[in-house]
Amino acid sequence: MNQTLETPVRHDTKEKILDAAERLFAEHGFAATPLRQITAEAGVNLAAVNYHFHSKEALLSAVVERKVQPVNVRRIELLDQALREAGQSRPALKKVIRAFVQPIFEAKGAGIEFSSFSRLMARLASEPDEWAVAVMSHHMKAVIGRFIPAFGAALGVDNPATLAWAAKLSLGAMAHSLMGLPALHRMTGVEPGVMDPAEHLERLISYIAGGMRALAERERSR
Amino acid sequence: MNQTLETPVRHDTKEKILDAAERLFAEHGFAATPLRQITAEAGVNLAAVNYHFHSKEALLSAVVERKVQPVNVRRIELLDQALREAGQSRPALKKVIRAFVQPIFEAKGAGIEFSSFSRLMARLASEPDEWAVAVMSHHMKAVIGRFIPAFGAALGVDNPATLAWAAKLSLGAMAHSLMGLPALHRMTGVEPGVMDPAEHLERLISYIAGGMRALAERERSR
DNA sequence: GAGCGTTCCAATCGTATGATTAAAACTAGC
DNA sequence: GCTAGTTTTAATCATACGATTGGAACGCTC
Repeated sequence: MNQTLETPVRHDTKEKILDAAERLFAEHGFAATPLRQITAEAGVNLAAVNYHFHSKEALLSAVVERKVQPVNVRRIELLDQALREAGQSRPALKKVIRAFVQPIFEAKGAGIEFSSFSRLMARLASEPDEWAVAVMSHHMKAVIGRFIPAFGAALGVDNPATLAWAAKLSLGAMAHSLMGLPALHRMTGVEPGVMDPAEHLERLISYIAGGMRALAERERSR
Repeated sequence: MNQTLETPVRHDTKEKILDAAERLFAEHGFAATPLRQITAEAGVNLAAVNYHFHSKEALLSAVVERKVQPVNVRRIELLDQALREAGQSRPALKKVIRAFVQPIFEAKGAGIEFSSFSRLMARLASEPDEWAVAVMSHHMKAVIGRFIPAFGAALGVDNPATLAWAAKLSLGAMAHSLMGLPALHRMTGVEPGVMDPAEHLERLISYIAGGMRALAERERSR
């Protein structure tokens, strides 16, 4: 009687693990999250993690892989569009930045508090340890490789070191932006007010564009 | 014969623990660093940690406290100087930013690779979890409280939310800047070349100033 | 040099961790 | 409805963790 019901009760164990892991890794970090907490939140057995994924680290990579792919596809889509619109002239800097940033905000679940996925990516981007760098570079290398030259074209800068720094500082601003304000509330006492995600996005783009232009300016006047 | 020798062999156990903890927390993070690794690197007994400090968390706080105080004193010093120079007019934005950032670069041990302390602070600033926010806000609240209004004056902005966001994004840029490039190398393949700390500092200040000015500009034209 | 507070150490406590196992439960295919 | 393959389960493994203990070593005062 409940065999071919409409509810997709199929193999949701894997998905439930991924969902719980995504949320908890984002909230508390990879090392600080025990597998038992993940399986408890997912309502599955502990051994399911090592059955479906091979290890805790592989689970992390699977969590990232599941959601980063569509975001990166959209990034390249918007980047190509910006480059196409520019034709032979310089691409618009803000459009290139937007191509990189906006798809994260479009990700499902980005409400008044940002999606766990965003915060997990921000966390990974802030992690200098080897395993995290490996995961990040594996999933982001191709996209970064497309964006760095685009930033160079938009800024009129070709010094690779300057572009790398511009990208690094911007990733930092983005990461902290995605991490949300609670940390800052505690330090400043400033209430964030209603956090409109669209406004959040525009502010971030403006900031990054301003910072990058200042770096390019500095590069030129030396 | 070795009683009142000139070498300060006194209670260096505490210092050795703090040094090792600082380096390892910065390198691998708080949760991922076992006390046993710290005591092994420090060459002291495991129990010494819980004797001199009460817990692992208290050790972290002590690590931060030891080095953040002189940096913050210097920050206020430079900030007051910038405000004094400005008199009744607007303080110079870059001088305010420099007052916040430069003392970190002056910290002992900031060579071609940045000091462990910088990287630990960067890590803590990127950590949204409650214990880290508590540690950060405890040690930074007073300083942040002085700098936010200064930024407002330098930018001609008085909206607290805008200022909080400007500070947050700038902290992100700074954090990633201090974390060093290795992560970016892996993704871009770009060699950083010789990393002159002075140049590093100037680049960071330029970027933050550009980003903040763009945010202020956006605030004004609405 | 006896007494006393401080610092250090080896050993151990109780618990939590990631991983593994063997058996049970489920899902097709015929 | 039996079988073969896939998925889930409870129980357990070996190890690592932070913390604690009782006593040894040290430094100081009288």
